Amino acid sequence: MRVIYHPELKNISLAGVLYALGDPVRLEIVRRLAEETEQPCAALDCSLAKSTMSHHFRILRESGILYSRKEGTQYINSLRRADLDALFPGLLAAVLGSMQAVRTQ
Amino acid sequence: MRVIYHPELKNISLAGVLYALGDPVRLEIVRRLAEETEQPCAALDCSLAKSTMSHHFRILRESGILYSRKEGTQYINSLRRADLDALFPGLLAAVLGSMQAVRTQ
DNA sequence: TTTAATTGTTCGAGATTATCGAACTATACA
DNA sequence: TGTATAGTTCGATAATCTCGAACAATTAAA
Repeated sequence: MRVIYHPELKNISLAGVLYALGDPVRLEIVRRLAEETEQPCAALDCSLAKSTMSHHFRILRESGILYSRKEGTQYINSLRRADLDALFPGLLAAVLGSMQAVRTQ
Repeated sequence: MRVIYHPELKNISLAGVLYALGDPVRLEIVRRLAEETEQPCAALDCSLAKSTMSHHFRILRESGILYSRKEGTQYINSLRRADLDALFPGLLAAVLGSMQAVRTQ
């Protein structure tokens, strides 16, 4: 992908965000990005094919959940927390909190 | 479907719930069920084929979001609010709140 | 009891989406 | 140069969405 597409706020939909979060791999990526704010794709590997991970990052990026900027050979990813909180107050917190709860069961 | 499957709490996953919510039609069904607690499928029609609506209800039911009980010729649906709130505190409220916000823009 | 109407499910097919390996692009480094 | 690194894109196969048509279960009417 030559030009990296990031949606503007007005083009971020609730259904799109929920859809993007509705996958265990992508949910795990979001969880890790919530812990450490900036990470390259490689650091978020989930023992899947590189092309599959690339697909998941694309879904997350194009739904408006994360921002990617190129730095050298890698893409640095970060959550669009402020944007998400502005559009969907409490959503990200509830999702992250629920993951935490499930993990510590 | 002869036997209607409803998952137990321990079999309700966050990813499954988010996936089920990640569709405009299903989100609309949830929104309406949040307004009026008990409704048959027909009352929640979204100008899609009956078989498609049936599919969406199945996804919502099997992910743990709603409960369906048969009454006469119809199925009465209701949100599993208490179960969802217990598992994922604040999630449903955030989703419903965000929908409200988007609708009143 | 048979017939018809209502409500929703299930089935089969075509269209969109997920996963993979292989090939490619872009940058950095020796 | 050449090589390594980090991701993307491509092509194929497998899974999921949408639809119309047929089916099942209940209710109401004849």
